[in-house]
Amino acid sequence: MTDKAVVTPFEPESRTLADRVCEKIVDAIVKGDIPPGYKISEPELARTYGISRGPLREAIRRLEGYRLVERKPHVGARVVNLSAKELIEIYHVREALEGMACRLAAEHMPQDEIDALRQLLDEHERNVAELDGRSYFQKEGDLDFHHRIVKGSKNEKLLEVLGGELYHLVRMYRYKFSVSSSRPKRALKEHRQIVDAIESRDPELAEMLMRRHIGAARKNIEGKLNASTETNGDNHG
Amino acid sequence: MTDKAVVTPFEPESRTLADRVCEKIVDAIVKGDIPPGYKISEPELARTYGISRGPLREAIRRLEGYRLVERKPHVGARVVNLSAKELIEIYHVREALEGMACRLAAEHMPQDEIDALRQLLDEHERNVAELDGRSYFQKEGDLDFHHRIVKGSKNEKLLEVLGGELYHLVRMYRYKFSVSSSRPKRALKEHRQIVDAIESRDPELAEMLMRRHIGAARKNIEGKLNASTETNGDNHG
DNA sequence: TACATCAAGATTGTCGACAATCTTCAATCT
DNA sequence: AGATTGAAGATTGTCGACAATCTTGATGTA
Repeated sequence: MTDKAVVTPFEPESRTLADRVCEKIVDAIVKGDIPPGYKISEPELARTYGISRGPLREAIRRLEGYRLVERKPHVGARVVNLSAKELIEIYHVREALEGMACRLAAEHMPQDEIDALRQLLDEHERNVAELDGRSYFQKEGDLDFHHRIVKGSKNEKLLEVLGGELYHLVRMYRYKFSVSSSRPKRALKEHRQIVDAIESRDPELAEMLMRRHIGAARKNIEGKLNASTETNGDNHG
Repeated sequence: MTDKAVVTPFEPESRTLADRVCEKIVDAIVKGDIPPGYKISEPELARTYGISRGPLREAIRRLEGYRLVERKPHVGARVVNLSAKELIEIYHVREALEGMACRLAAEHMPQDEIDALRQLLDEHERNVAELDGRSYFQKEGDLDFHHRIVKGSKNEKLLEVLGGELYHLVRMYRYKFSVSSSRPKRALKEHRQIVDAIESRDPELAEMLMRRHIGAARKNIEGKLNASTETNGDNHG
């Protein structure tokens, strides 16, 4: 080994231009910086990020794969409009997929990963106690918990589908509707039950608990949506 | 309405170049015309299909979204290698997703679609009786049956995930391993039970039957794979 | 006044060329 | 002889320009 690795510690241009710009645009869309329904203009974005239209089109193509934009031939791409109906649909998909992930995790998740998962939940408990509910950190922590279980299933396809096509949409909805689990103590208890089932190597119980957990979150959202008038989400810039 | 629609009945260039070429390449990969592990050369394919590298790169990007090729920066794209492990993983994903689709279909599928589904099964029964098992038509018919149930769930996200990311891979495996359901009579009976559950508006039974159906297919494949030596699928051009 | 037609402008689709990177193979050194 | 370094070739990444299509606004007519 030469000292070449020391020369470039920050790897400033390791990935391709399209990769980095795509990541930036994903963040901009997820955080609402580029509002839903916004017409993506290729020359405009190219100027904004200081690149040519070639890599930009590559990035936009990837955004379409993430379902963050919809493209029509000869017309262009628009940022997706988040509807309540679609949010419910995503929760149904998550219930099915993460339920299966939890079943497989009960069969294949290594013990050390289970231990790490318990540590994560201890951390969450401290955050819940300190911030008494409306913690911002809890949101990312919740995604982390679910993500670790999917990884623990040792099923690459499951990870691809949940991580590639649904992950960014879920994040986008969280920023948009500010759905911060709304019942952190209850959620934390359910998380502990799930880990218990996984450690007991009880696949059926593990799947059932995860499906109940996500199903309860869905019903909670459905209730909120029915309570408020219509909350379609068209009120944007 | 003018007679413009009559002038272009075949819509020869309605879609973009990248769209049509992408479809051709998908077919070539799925049917094994471009073998697994093959290095995708952009200039070569551009010459083959008589287009420039621009639209071709767009098409390749879409192939990556379908998980039919894997790309590395500055190296290029290769057609995916189908492994037995990945096939089992896909069946787990299908069990979860199509199980949920079947549950939702029992809740939302219109009666006329259920009737059409029964007609499809009648057609399958005639084919099974005539060809006594190894029918080529049965393969496409099976996919059609599953596809209709997913559509009947009235869940767009479910349709996107199953249709976009998994559909082509499933087709590719069918061509590769020639897995023609291997027990058509048994499968047909299970299909009828599933439709019965949907028409009875029994979501839990419908989901359970679909999961058993796909799970049985998976176990059948696992058995075959264990029986044969290793069948990894690296023996290609 | 309302609708259809048409032209101007802008945007996307496509193309060819140049630059950066990776791979391969041969020559040299230990 | 084996391993390492270097250069040549090819391939991918990036860019700017041209052509086809869509959108928008003005104009003319019923």
